[in-house]
Amino acid sequence: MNATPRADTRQKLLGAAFKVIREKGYAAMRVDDICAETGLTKGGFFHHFKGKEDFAVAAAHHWSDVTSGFFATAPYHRHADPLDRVLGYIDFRKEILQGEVPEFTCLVGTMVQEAYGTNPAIRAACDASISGHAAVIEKDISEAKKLYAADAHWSPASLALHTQAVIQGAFILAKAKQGPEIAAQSIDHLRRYVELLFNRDSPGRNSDDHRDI
Amino acid sequence: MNATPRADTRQKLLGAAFKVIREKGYAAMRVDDICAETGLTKGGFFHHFKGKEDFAVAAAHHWSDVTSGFFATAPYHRHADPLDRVLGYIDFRKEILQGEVPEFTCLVGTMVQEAYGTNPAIRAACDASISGHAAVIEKDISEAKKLYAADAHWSPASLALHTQAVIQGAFILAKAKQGPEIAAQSIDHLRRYVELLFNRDSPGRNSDDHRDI
DNA sequence: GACAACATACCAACTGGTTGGTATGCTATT
DNA sequence: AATAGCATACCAACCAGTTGGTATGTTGTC
Repeated sequence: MNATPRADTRQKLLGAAFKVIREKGYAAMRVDDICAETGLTKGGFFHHFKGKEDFAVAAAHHWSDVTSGFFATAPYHRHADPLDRVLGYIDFRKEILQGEVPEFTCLVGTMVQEAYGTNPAIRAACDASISGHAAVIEKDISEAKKLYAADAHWSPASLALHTQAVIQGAFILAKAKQGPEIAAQSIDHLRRYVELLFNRDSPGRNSDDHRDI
Repeated sequence: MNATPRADTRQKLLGAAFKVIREKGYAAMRVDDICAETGLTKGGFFHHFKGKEDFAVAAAHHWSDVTSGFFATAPYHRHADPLDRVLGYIDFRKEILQGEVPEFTCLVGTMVQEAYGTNPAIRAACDASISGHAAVIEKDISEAKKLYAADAHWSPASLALHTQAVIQGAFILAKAKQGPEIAAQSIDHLRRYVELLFNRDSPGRNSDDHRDI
């Protein structure tokens, strides 16, 4: 057949990990599931990865790469004001709650729930993914705080992680209730919290984008 | 041995489910794990439950029973003011973040992440547990809103579920970071949000209980 | 530019430990 | 003696990982 067809086979495998793990979780994922998704065989899978755990760690790293690229090019970065970027990020997180539950939920948030006590390497990779993303948000929060709430008694780091907690928790509710609506409402509450923290007036009930919840 | 020693064997089995599933998740839980925890054998386990999935559903129901009893007797109910009860609930959720991660995290929040797409009965039981608990909180929120924020553009139901989203998300962060500290910070943000929603002054930086985060 | 030497990518078939579940028997209580 | 509450022994399916092999590149050498 083809040798070195570009090594995008590895990407295909990791893409299958995104799908299967977001649907079923790490423990319920079977290597055969990944093979079936990609059209490979077991031999091919184990040529690319040492084992299931190694595969999951690679998937978490790939998730970090893909998501950081995705958010880096998101439109909310165009705002000159850092608070507008923070609120734009939150709005963006709400906008991308589209499609079926496995399509918008978080790979590493799902995995770390199962693996934190049994697979240290997976836990570390998931932590790095979540914390790395939070660190990016933290920059805008930090700038906004200097401008608008310099004396407030909360740290940009803790607020950045709090945004991730709300989003991860919203995903759990979405899974329990089988749809994104409840998650969107929680993100609305998160937005209102940030508005209140910075004394920014909310769009109010007559705005296009913000219905009562 | 002993026949009909009280049928508390069933309780012991469900207690073992709490421990094992909070440590490893539902899919990674083995029936043998439950047997080892309880000192029973497979025969004993399958005498009480039809199968692993039936067991998990029973565990979710038992979780609802145990936690609703636990929160029903919590001290924050003594407050006459409903907003004090809401804030007392949040403080209580923070106080019980003690010990190792599997000791304070949520059984049904963990399970629903894995089972929502593959085990409808488990998902429904987890949803019932989360939503049932939120409904209890919602009562105090609703009373507080009538008193202090009758015209505000958010519903008690959505705020009650939001509190659960924050708590569930805080658990994910706690798992990723291997300790309750980060979860406590997120609950602090939740408290500050509720204070801001109701225009209640926060205790501020000189209070005993609330450090900067 | 031809060719040996080697590496990469993958497949088909197999293995052995694991795991949910069952069939059956024993024992104490009612 | 009937039944609840277990234990013992066992099975069939499952599943991560292995083995041996083939086809296709790549690289260095003359």
